[in-house]
Amino acid sequence: MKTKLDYYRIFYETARFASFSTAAQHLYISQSAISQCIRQLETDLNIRLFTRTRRGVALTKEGELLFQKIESAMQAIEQGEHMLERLQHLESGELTIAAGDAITSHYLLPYLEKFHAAYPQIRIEMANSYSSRTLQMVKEGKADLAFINLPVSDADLCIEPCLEIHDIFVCNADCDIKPSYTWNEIAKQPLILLEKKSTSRRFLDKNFESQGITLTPQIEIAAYDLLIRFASIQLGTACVIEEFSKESLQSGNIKKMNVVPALPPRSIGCAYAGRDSLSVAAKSFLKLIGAV
Amino acid sequence: MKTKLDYYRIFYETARFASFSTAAQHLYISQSAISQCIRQLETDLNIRLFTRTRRGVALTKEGELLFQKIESAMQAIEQGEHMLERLQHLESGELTIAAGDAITSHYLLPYLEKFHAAYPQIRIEMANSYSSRTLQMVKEGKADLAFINLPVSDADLCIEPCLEIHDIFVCNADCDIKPSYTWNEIAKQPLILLEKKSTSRRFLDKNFESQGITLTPQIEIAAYDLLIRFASIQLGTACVIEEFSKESLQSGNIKKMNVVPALPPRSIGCAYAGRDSLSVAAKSFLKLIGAV
DNA sequence: AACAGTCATAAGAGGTGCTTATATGAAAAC
DNA sequence: GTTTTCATATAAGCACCTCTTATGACTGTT
Repeated sequence: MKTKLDYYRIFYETARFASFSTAAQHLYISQSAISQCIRQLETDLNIRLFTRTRRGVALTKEGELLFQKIESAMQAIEQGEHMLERLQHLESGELTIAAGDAITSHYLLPYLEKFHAAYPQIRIEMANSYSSRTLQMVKEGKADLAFINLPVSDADLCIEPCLEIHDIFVCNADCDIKPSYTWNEIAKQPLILLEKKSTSRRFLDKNFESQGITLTPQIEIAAYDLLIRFASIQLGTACVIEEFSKESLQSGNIKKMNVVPALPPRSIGCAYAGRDSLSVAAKSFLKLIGAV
Repeated sequence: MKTKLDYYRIFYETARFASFSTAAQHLYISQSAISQCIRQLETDLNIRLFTRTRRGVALTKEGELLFQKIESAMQAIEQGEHMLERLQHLESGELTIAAGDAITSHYLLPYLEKFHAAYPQIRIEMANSYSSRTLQMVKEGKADLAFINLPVSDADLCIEPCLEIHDIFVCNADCDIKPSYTWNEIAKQPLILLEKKSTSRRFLDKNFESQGITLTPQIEIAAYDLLIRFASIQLGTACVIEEFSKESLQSGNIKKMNVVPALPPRSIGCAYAGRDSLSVAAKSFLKLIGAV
């Protein structure tokens, strides 16, 4: 750049009004300032931009050509500023959330609905994947937020718990159940569990291992939603998340088995690259779900 | 604009280098300046643009979006400045010249050739028209320069003579001619003259009228070049411009008749909207023809 | 542990881009 | 022909703002 960019703004307005004094009024500066600015600009660019006429000024041929360029530059800047404003007011933008099926459908869904209702202009993109992949997406900037089962730790990410969840065992509503079960008794049930690689399963295994108990499920499945379905058709005892199963528990399809001691609670958490790098939309979504 | 435009330039470079300190080096300012600038920019726009990381900075989502706009703005400005430079060095641009046939072919042609040889990148556009129209074109900015027969006066235009010309009478080389002719004798010749509306004809008529002589040509034509052609095939005596007829006079097709007193000399002139509004190319052309 | 990077912050100086005031010039009004 | 009015140009000075320098805080590296 050969000159101060602000000069171009003045040049732009002056050219549009074809008058130093009129431009001065619109820019809320003195006519003298314009005169000095244009002179400086002409000196810097080493070319005459305006011809001073009796009734104002007019662009020279070269000024005209420059104006075209400056005009598009100014318009681009104005577009940019305008866009920022819309982003700020959540009148535009997009939000990419990465999460697994279970969390999406049982936890996020109502929030997504609410968020979309509040800010319909924000395009929401859901990336369905397993937790390590969702975290990866956040790191790579491919997702704004990832919701995962805790505990997870990653030095590069901010991770905050946002919902405490409880793992419980359930079986078909018609099953005879004892008033309470020890962990050993549970282990002997025909278990329906998630795959070993899932965070929930690892959490479960770890707890039982700590008591010297190895879980050998009868059925292993990948999709969380199938746990309850399987349990409800009497295929066995499923380990599910209480908070995600309220409907089925209430409707009487399945019932909770009282395990003593209960498994320790864990949490669902939200991961993001850093408080500062959160987009306005993402921040706003976090606020909605109460994770600050 | 919500902020100083110069901030955007710094923002632009900083974003490109993804580092305050690196950008500082390239901009030849201190790292501190960048830091302050970006802070101010973020304050002005009320949005976080960079996330500060361990090894430099990275654009936020919003920053990224803004960057796209700013980038095109900066590129537009750079294009503009670059274009001006090319215009200045006559490496681009265009030059529109308005003039009549005769002046174009007998006077301008060699200059056009020279100019084009010197600045081949300049697109030359010739607008062929009668003098009042050429002047109009200059006033409307449709032409940079107009070349016309003087005298012409126009308050809105700068008009400078650039070549003195002499009206002479010629006839076929085989004609018997007297050593000299009075104006009355000339008037009795079978004259071949331009149309009445032409400047040259008006000049001629006015001179003869001042002596009480009315010219009644045998042949009236619109195209200057035909004057000599007609005279050379013995159709009569033509009034031509000596400077434009050198070839034919030398080649012996026609010969000059000695008129006493000779018609007063007049000039070809160049008209333009104003010294200050001349494009670089136009200025340069004027310099070439020696009209300064 | 010391170092070599990063960005942030504080304080101060210098420059520059305003302001006001005045000059200049040309067209319009009288 | 004056005078008025409306343009831009110029001069001088001041206030602010944007740099610089210096330092701090923090991280990852050697």
